[in-house]
Amino acid sequence: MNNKLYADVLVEVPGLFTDHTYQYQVPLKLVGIVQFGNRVKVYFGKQKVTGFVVGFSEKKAVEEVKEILDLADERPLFREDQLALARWLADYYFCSTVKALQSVIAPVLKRTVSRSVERIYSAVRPEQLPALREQMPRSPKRLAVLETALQHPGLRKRELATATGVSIYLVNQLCAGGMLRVETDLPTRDPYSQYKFINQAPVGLTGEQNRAVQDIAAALQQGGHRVFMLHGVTGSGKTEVYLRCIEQVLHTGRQAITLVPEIALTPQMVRLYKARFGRDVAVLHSRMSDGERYDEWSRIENGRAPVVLGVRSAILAPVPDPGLIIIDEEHEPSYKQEEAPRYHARAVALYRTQKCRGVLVLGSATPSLESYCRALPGGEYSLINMPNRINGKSMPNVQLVDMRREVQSGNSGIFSLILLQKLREKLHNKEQAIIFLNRRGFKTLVVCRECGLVLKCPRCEISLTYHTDGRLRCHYCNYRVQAPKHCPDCGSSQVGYFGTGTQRVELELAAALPGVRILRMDADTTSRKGSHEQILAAYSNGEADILVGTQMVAKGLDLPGVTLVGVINADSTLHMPDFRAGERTFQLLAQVAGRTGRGDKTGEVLIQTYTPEHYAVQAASRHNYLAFFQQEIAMRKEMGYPPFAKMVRLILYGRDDAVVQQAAEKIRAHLDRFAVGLSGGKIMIVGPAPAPLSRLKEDYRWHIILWSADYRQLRLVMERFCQATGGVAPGKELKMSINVDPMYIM
DNA sequence: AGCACGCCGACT
DNA sequence: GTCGGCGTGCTC
Repeated sequence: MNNKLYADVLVEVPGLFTDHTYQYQVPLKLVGIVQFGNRVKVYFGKQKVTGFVVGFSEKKAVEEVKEILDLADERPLFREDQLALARWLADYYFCSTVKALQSVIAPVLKRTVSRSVERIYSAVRPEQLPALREQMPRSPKRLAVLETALQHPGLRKRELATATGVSIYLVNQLCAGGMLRVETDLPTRDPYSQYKFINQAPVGLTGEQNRAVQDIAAALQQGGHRVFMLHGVTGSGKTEVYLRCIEQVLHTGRQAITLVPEIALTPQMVRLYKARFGRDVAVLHSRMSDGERYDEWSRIENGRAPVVLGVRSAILAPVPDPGLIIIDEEHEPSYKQEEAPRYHARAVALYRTQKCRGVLVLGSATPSLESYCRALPGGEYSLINMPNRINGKSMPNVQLVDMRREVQSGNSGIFSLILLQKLREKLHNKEQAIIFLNRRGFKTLVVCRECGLVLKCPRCEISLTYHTDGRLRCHYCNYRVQAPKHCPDCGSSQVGYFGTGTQRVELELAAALPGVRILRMDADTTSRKGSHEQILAAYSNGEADILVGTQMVAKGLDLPGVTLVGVINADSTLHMPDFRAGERTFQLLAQVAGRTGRGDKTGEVLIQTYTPEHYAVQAASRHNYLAFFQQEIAMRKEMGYPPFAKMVRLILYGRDDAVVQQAAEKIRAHLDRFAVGLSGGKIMIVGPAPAPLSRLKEDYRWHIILWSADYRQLRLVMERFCQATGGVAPGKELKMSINVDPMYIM
């Protein structure tokens, strides 16, 4: 008998950029046992590695074939459709199929072998608390821990400690003293077991909500692929629309995935879904343990959890037949993964709903230009507008403060006179305020403080940045020019370099407003796990008057006590060296404005800027998305930027600046050669230029950007390039990353 | 990633 | 003559 069986195996070798499968003979003992999707142990050269079985054949394609040594896991780890998804990811985002597959089944690969989990319960009954309080009046922290344990039974030690705001040491002590009971949990973990399923009486829908639900439900009934752009202002009740649509899709026997940005996946959000769908909900977020994530993953896989609520990576979940995918806040850049495979959840959602004839709903108050463009009349998406807030509340009043006038009238500080005055007013009325600034801006931005002029590259329309050699540089095309001493427009010598930090704001605020209580929230103060929540809790308890923070204070917060939001400098995002700077500024300002006026009193917003006439700032101040969209889209069209083009960004990085630059120049030459002789749309290639973050950690970074209205041609260039280089940059000490549809050019 | 093969300089 | 430098190229 010569009918031997061979398996096609994708080997897991880091650094091996190949979609090639290797044939291994299936040993007799494994015939009928090894299946598609199994992970197996094999020799690859002299090293023992694992690989994924992705096919079988009865003929061998090469002379020398080794045997599979053994199974790595008993059961198959993925289905055909998951491999197809991985292949699509690898193909579209230029990464290896193995890498993509590893991402697609990450929770399975990181699964812990039924590791038992310790859960903490109070050994004290609630009615014993008052007596204890008298017994140990000097231990308020201990009592607080007990209270938390009573309110939230079954937390982990660490969770209990952070939820109470004490150290884990204290929790351990209480366990040792017998006040807390430790239970070793069974392998089935339900991180949200404390949430009860409340079959809520459905709330009434507004007319707008009703229409949205009906449109989407009709599409779900029809069962074809459709995409809806749900453009609804903050507070227009999009979530209720999502919930109703999910109910609809469940009736058709299919499943639903809801994606929310990391910051929006709060316990409240989970509670909302749990209340409606109970155990049918699987939650996936990044702070779960590997074991918890795996448990949810299995419930999705075997169909027990038809409703998935999660962050970006949940789009890869093994939902058998997603009839509905919802992406809330679809414009959020966090939907783009910044490590390989560098996928955008929206693009994956599009692929998945196309493939299984499902409905995709993109919700946002400030849609991305890419999506809104397609939702215009005649586009592939259907637009649903929800322009009104459900409670009839009006949008807050936004006032622009022209900082050029402040400079002219002799105030060269961070705060305008009006902002200080308003802050004093709020303090006097015992109301709260948020001061927002964007530190992600570059110190190196050059602005004329008299007329507000920001120097831009004549070729790319991108802000020039200041370098220590005294020159200004374009980080797209490497255009260079001597930094002017006087403003080329108005001749003023008041040319400034920007970069104000939260710390400085905090200090100056304390100096300007004696006695004020300030909380600061930025990357420095929230590095510890749970500190983010702690700061917010303290602030909403009224422990501070002013919250000073970066990006993170802008998104998703619901603080009814806040009646004033001050934006220190809108220009720091507006003039970032990135073609999406205007879009992000508009989104950010719109978000920030949505943070106020959530309580009974109407809120107000003060935006300080040197360029109040800029359309992004103007439109944001009037809550006018359409006005912004029209101006921005005109600029994109003129420059040939996305959404009128597809973009690919290559980053070359390594320890030696000169080596990296040289390699980048070579690659550019390669690309030029691959681009010539193509019939079809023009391909733009710029760079190499130092990446805006030109030195990240130890590495020097150079980048090359390619874009074209004709994506087929662009792909062709990239395919040739990857084929020639194997996707790996030539030479050692040099690394390269490929980013398709990059969100940032930084 | 590893590990071979391979083609040039300085050593017992 | 050989040891070993690390530049290309392959691994079923």
